[in-house]
Amino acid sequence: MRETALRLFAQKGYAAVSMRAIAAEVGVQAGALYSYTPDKQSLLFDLMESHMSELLAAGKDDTSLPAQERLQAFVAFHIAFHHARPDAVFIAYMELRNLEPANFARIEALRRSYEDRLEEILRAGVAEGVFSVADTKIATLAIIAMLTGVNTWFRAGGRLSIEEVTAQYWEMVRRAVT
Amino acid sequence: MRETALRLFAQKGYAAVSMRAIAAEVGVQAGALYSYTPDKQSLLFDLMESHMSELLAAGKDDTSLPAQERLQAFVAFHIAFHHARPDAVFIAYMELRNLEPANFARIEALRRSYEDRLEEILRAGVAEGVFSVADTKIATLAIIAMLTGVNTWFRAGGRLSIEEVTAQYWEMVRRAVT
DNA sequence: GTCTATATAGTGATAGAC
DNA sequence: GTCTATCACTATATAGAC
Repeated sequence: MRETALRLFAQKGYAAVSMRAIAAEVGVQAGALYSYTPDKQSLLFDLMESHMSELLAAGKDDTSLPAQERLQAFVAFHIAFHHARPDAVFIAYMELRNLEPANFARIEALRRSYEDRLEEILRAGVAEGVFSVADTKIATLAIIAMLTGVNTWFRAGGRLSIEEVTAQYWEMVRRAVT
Repeated sequence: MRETALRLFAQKGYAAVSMRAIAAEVGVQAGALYSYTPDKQSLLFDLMESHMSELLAAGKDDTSLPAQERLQAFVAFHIAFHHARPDAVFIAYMELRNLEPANFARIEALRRSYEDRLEEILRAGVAEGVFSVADTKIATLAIIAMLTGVNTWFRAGGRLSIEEVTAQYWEMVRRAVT
């Protein structure tokens, strides 16, 4: 049910997908879904919360390394992680407005926590004297927007491999903060 | 009706906004809206098409200037134009999947046309020898994603003015392609 | 654990009165 | 040009049979 809901929400949007549509894809009647989720809103929240928790759990940062290496690792991780779960990424960005206020606040807190990791790397680089960044918060948001944007156009089997794309984004990020 | 629909679609999403809800905000009954739009889908498409056409009409590019000046003008224009119409920008990016295939193709063509303008500037800069870009298409998409991202967090009256933000984004873009 | 059936409410769109 | 009334459908969620 969660896999199907993830796919359908990403394709058509939360509001445009009925519980009946999810049930039909799963191969059960709509009523059966309510044995696995109390309601549709909880289903959306669980999908988003799982995604953000995985993101925070998977992104490891070795603070003993030089900031430039930490930043390179962040860029590679961000692109790879998001590339592997396009549907979850799409939902996490597009369906925020369909969360009830309390659920929205929890997802936002997780997202801010992820942003803080990148900002900490940038601050470390500025302290080391290797990065030159006027405002680390702005640079953080700019870099994340740029990297997440890969998901909107990259398709496997195209002109470039994900590794080549990652190398080019890293080069742009490196220059932008150096 | 168009102003109200734009605001409500941006706030709640196309699928979550009923014609009755739009009518109530306008101050008429739902049936009256159908004197101004044949259906809800056309209303969405018209809003998106108007936005993209305005974007293409407003963004002027003086090809006689050096590429770096053209790029700086593009960055400033993109941020200013998008900053002035957050709802239309949001809809243009988020509601693409709610367009019927024929309408989707028309909006996509307009968007590609806008991207081509930036790529042309980057190619000119590479030809001049002032830009160093491994792949102009990737750099185009990366820059646009970064710039459009300003709309997701910038709020007037915050720590920084839109001019300061523009200056910092221009510095990051300039470094990334130089 | 899944089914059918249903309560209750809302949907886009149209017809025809005024 | 806007109204009321309505059609035909769909929505979420629940109750109770099996």
